[in-house]
Amino acid sequence: MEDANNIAKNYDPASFEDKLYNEWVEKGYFHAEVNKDKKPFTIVIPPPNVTGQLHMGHALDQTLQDILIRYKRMQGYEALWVPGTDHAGIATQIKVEENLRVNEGLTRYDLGRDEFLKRVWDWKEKFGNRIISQLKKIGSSCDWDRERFTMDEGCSKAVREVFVNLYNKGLIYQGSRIINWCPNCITALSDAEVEHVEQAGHFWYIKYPVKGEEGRYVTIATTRPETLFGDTAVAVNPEDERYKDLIGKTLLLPLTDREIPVVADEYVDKEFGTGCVKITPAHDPNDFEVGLRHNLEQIKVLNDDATMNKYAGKYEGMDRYECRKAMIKDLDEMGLLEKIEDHSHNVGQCYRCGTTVEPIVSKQWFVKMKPLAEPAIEAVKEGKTKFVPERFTKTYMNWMEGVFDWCISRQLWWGHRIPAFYCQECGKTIVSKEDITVCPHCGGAVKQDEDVLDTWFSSALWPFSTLGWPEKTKELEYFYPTSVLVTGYDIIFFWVARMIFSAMEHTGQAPFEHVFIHGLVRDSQGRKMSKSLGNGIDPLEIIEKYGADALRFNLATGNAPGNDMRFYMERVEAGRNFANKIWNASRFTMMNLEIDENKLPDISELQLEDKWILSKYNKIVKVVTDNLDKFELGIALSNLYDFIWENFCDWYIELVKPRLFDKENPTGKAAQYVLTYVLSHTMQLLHPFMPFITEEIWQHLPHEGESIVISKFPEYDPALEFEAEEKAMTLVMDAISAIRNRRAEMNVPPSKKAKTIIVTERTDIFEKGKAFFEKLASASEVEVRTDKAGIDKNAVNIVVAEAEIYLPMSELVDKEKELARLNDEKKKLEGEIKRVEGKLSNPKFVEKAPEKVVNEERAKGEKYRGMLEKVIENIRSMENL
RNA sequence: GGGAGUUUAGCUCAGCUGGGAGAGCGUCUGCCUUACAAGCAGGAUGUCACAGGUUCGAGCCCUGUAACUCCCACCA
Repeated sequence: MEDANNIAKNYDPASFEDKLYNEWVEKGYFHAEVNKDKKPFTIVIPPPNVTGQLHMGHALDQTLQDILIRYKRMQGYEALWVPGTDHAGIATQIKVEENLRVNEGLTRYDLGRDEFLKRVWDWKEKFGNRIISQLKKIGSSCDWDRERFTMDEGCSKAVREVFVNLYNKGLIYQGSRIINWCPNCITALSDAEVEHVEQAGHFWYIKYPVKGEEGRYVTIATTRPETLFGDTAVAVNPEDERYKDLIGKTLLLPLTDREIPVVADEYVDKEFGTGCVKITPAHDPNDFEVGLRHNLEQIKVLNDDATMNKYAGKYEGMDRYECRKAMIKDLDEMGLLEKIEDHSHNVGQCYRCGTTVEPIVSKQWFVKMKPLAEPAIEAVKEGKTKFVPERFTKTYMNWMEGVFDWCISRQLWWGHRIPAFYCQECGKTIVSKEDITVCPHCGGAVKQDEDVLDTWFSSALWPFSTLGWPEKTKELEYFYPTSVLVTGYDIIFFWVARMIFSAMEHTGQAPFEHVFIHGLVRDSQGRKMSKSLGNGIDPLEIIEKYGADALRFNLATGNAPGNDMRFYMERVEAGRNFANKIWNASRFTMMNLEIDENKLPDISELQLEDKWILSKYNKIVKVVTDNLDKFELGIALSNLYDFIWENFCDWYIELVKPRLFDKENPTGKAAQYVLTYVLSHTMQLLHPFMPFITEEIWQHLPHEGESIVISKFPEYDPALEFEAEEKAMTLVMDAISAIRNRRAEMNVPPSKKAKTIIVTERTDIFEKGKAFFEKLASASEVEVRTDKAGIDKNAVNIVVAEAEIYLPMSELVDKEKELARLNDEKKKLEGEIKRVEGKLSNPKFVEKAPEKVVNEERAKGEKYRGMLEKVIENIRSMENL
């Protein structure tokens, strides 16, 4: 190559990564469209969070999906990348709200709906675009179509279609229920959005006086005393002898002038607490049920921001915790506080902001889950959608089978507004696909519901709404159902499960064939990377320092699907070093190239080592392909790594050097061809994992085609099987290793060359390997023969399979040490032989073990017996000296 | 209270359907050998958590135990 000598000595990703990416985009390699000549491969992945910076979790998502998609594209599929929704995430709104509050001292209500939404849009645009440019840095082959993949138009239409359909089927209903309320985000949350955290708290034992019985009290234990103002009863177990006579009596609710009854309900556990439970139907899901059974009033005592309302009397306006403190003090002074106990319990927290959520009774929209879950369970049971790794099927099933109705309304402004209209005149509710202004029943004015839908409601439609559903578009027909969803296990409930049941309901098909689950990226101490801990590592910084390929290598290797991984800088360095290794192997290749086409020479021109590397390469093609097909990306990559570093670089390049350097050598050209062939094809195998460096190298090698991105993925080729040569070469390599080993043991520097005599029956093989011993085993000259007549008895002796090697360096041999070593080796071989013979003499082993295994054992036995014979011989002659 | 996962070299982890224990990093020894010191060659280090069982054969399958982790769950 003309510019081989100008290539940088070290791998420098900055010099080509951006350039290549732009070229790929410009040439349209990432674009996918309906193409009947090809099979579609569609991949769905979750969104990068538009409120911030690309983080390591996104980098992992992107890397894995990109590996799959590049691989499939090279195999001739029309590969489409469908990024998950980036649109309705309420995180965006919350960010903007925070911003408003902190910087301008305003709330969304001060701004009004239109102005507020405009701000959210601006924010989203700004960060959305930033994220897209960041994705490019890691080589993501996304063809992010902003027009097609945004919330407006198409998606809104799909959302409305779905909402109305479900409503008409009675699967969406509005009702008063206990929901989780986040007083910071000021919205309802679904069950999945609440995280339960173990917290140290207290049990407050409060005495409720019994009406008309001076001095008699009922003691209840509570963890949330401030809800007392919403109590409408106290319940006891009907079987509880202690309280039987209380049932039906009336209690005086402390701090208020209200009177509440004592009711009997099975729900109460006699063993727990005092056996008496205060019932607050408006603020506890269990109490809510009890309340329904006993027809109790629901009294809400909290405002939306978790301050107390008028029912709290003099505590009105106080924050819930302030109120708690004040009322406890008052109760104590009144002698109504019996005791306080420490108690740790699970407290629900908002998963976005961490605020303790309040269960509050509220009128919300719900999706009836049971009828939707059933087909979704079936779909997975029947294998229409398969989880990888399989164990996540169980996680999914457990959730699906025990799922409660889904609260879908959110008291936010950013998102898809609920398409329900309330008539101001007749009070009817109208759910409509189109906006309406007048009531179809009475003609009165209507008002649309203020709330928006849970972000996952629209996200659940992603696999088909992005393809044009509900229209029967050609994209939908061609790309749907999709092939793979790549995501972390933390999102199975939020998103995966909901996509599956939504797809089953609305399209009648499972949305994807495979769900490829990965683990979380943790820091080097195993902690979750998070902003608050400040232990997040910015992928962009890593890329800048080590290159995107090194980062991708790190993310793809050394961890099994579904398992968490720790992020180590040292591992990124290992990836960078690997890239550098490839870089230099390529540089070496190019420096020694006189050819300008990429093909294999005629088989008759191939030398032993050529056939060996081709055979090894061929096997790697199979290993990589098989493992990629099984989603075992890590195994595929680590095998490639070993092949490139050990077989190609450490052995093949070294073996072939003499032929390359000697311009007279008639086999030199063949070496160049093989070198080029194996290297460029290996780059293709590696391309899905490390797209940049492979393209850069591939372009510099003789090649056909425009880009490695659109080149054809290598296939296993039976013509490249050279079993015999592989075995022969292995004998030579083992012999070389044995010599190196002995020399190192004796501290002989490589510069000290020695004559090497190889005594073997297989002269055919070792004759061919002569040159290798000179180059790789510090041989000054090599002699291959069948007898050992006339060899110095003092020579350094090495016994290997099929050969005995002598190095006439008698001055280095210490007779005592040598004898000890030989006896050691004898012992080892005897041990091996004993083990093998033990196996073979066991008739059950011979009878039951597969033939292949038995034969292997026999071959080993023979090999060791041959070696042992020689070692014993050597011991004798050494002793006779 | 349910469910899942983990336990393998000093550290972090691979080890696919059972057939002689692996990688990266670290460590030790020797090498600037004309692609690469981000490198080369050679070493050392393991009762594969524990106890049973199945099998000709178990890191892998079965049973039990222990420790740790995660998810789910409306016990005040």
